[in-house]
Amino acid sequence: MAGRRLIYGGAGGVAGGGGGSNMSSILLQNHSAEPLDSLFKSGSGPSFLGSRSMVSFEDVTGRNKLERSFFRSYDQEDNGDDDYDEYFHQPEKKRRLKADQVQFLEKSFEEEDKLEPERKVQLAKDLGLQPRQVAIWFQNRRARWKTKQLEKDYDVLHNSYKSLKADYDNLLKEKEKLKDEVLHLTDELLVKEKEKGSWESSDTEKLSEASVQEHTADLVSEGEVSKNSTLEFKQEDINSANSDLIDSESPHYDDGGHSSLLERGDSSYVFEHDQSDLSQDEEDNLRKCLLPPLSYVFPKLEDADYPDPPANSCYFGFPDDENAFGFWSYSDMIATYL
DNA sequence: TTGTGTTTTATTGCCTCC
DNA sequence: GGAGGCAATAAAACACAA
Repeated sequence: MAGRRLIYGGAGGVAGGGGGSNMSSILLQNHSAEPLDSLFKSGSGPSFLGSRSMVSFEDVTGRNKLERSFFRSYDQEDNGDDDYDEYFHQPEKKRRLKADQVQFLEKSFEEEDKLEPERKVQLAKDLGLQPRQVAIWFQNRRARWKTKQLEKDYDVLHNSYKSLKADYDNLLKEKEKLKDEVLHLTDELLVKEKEKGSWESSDTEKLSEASVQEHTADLVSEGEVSKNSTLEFKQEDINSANSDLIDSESPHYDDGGHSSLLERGDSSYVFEHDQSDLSQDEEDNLRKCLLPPLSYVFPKLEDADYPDPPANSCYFGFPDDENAFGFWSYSDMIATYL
């Protein structure tokens, strides 16, 4: 145990905790019978707040001159002589510093949170406190500052955590959304593959060359190739066969339906996806699936001396609210040809 | 008034530095 | 080894609701 503790503890009387039971007994042995009144009254008085907060005195043995820390809120001017006497005849108690003392210490702390010995003594003089009290106050003040700083750091970290967590949750949601989209598109691809089988088997048999020719001839004989009537049966068939291609979430073309979805691939969400995700083989298969062979739709055109239809005129499968399908392009072609 | 929670003052024990 | 800092802690002082 350092000597300073004993000396200062001796001044403390009954005050103090921190497992200081042994200390208390020592202190009482040294000082409990000290005639304090005369000692305090004889003080010359620190400059700050009166003379009684601490004085120097010798212990009962007269060997050591001790700085007496006195719990100091009982100022004579505040309480009068009666209270003063009463105060010194009652067990000593821990006293809080005055507000102005604390204010002074706070200012000093703001300037520098560490205490040089000279500064400590000077502050003690100015405040009418014992240097040790000033040291303790600074020590406790540093502890409080540290605690507050930890709280601030915690808040900063906590806010940062919350922000990151929110970002993370959003990313998770987005991930799930994209995942669903991938599943949806995968399903679509599977359906398309199924439809490919349909085209090559039963569906193709439904429409004979004769029926196509007959229907076409009828249309021509009527002198009108109506976009709304031509090959209506075929549209229905194809629509039913490719209904799954019509994705309500996919943007529709607005170019009159004369563009091939497959050939364009520039504005369709679905096909942007397909183009980036599909291999060339897969894309070829998809073309086969979606595009009915020309010989099937218009068998006579296949070998005709008619310029190849523009690529964007052959698609039938993608809906357009205004103008329907690429088939109408064929109708126009037929009309021209005939 | 009293019980309870918080703040402040002070002590103790350990550690580092010189 | 003494001085001083710090963490942990005690206990008084204080605030406040019931």
